[in-house]
Amino acid sequence: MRIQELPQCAVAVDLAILTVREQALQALVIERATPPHQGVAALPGGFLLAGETLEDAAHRKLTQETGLDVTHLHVRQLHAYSDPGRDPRGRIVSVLYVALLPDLPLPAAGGGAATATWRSAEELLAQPDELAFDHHRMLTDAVEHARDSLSYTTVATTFCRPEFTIAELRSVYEVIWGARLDPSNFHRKVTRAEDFLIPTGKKTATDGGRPAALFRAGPATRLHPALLHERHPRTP
Amino acid sequence: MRIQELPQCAVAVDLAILTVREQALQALVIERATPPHQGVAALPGGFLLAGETLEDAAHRKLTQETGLDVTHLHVRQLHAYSDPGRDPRGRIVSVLYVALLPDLPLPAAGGGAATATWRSAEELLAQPDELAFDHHRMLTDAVEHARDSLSYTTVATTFCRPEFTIAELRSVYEVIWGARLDPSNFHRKVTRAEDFLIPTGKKTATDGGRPAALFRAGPATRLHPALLHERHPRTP
DNA sequence: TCAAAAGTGTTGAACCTACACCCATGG
DNA sequence: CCATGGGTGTAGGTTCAACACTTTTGA
Repeated sequence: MRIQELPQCAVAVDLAILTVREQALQALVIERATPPHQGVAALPGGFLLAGETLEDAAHRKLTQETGLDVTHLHVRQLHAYSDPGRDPRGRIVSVLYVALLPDLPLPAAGGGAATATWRSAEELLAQPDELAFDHHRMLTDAVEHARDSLSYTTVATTFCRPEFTIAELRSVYEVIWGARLDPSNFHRKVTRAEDFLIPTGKKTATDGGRPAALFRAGPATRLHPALLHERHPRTP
Repeated sequence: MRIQELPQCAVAVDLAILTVREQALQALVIERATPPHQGVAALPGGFLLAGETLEDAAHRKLTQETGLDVTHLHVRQLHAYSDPGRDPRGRIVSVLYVALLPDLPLPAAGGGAATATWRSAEELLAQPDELAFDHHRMLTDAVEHARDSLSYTTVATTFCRPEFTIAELRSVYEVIWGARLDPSNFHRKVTRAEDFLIPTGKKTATDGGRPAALFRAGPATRLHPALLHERHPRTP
């Protein structure tokens, strides 16, 4: 079989760019400027160009949309979507990447991304028709992946700024899991997990309360032991 | 941007078909009949056809190679590989699927698959140049996925025949993890995990020893609590 | 009766949840 | 001084690895 005879198709990447803002897991969505689905909200994405890997393309789009330095972010390929009818323009296979970001002001997003806005993931998922194409399914998969990853990996730190307190880290877990965690037990678990957190020796300027120690993310990627999804009974 | 202007490329699926045979994790490999890499071992694969999803294509190839009824097997998309130089024929993005099979005689594999043979995954991984294209990396990822999945999911049962003993199930774990497990503790853990194993009431005809109870796979897909990678000290 | 494999009981260590309590700061 | 949030101690329960022990078969 010669390659010229094969059904050709376009390959795209789409990005689920997630952060924790305003006590919620939020996703960066754009408003589509052109048909199909003109004016509809969608995950940022673009086509794979010649000579580029999928990861290159994901990084390129992520830089375009956020203006951030991509090298220190968590960007991970999740799944390829291939339903023949998923895009009315023709046969397009799209590969979803998930990017996890701290809550930073996005430096003047370049490209055609002027309309990029943060939206609550929970709200978007509650409206199955609000996102274009099969992006609702993509976001569902991305959020589920983020939720699971918190238990077994150290990715929660990628939602935090370079130096953070344990309470900030706990807030990431609480927001993404939708559960309150016992502050004291959480503190012990994460400080005991090897290579997860590195103390900087510094402390926060406090606003009413004992100042908190600041930590940086450690070299570990897997979490031992895993953090379980304990639900705290003192929840209001 | 019109789709006609986009860089087109071919999309393929490759299959890591894994089973436990002869006390080893083995993968089904074919000998390539045509260039490139003619005569070299490779994972089975093929191109995505018009109107087909990636999953359709993976099922089609799996049926071709094994002749088995695909509906009861564990087939899961793992990763898309996109290095521009990965195939000398041109730009081909390939999506890897992992299939986990019990050790069954393969009913007369049809298609061009006459040369399909089982090979030890460990041996293949020890020879980074033995597999064509980037299939060594694919197999590495597939084996790592299988290993991790055993801890957190019930996929181990897909390596077993429809009815199996706990010792057979344990052997799956021991072979894939490369570690001996304590038979008594293993027995308790898997029988206690909810919806993992369903007793059939039947017992094996024994060959020197107490007959073992036979089980079927239960409806659970996640394993609670997870099986840890405990290394047994009585290892020879 | 012995060997072999299945399966159960038990013990001490590790860990976890819940909560009491102490610490450090601002007002 | 008190309020607020950070952080530690600890008791009681659960789980787990390790291994002794019982059960059920074939030879």
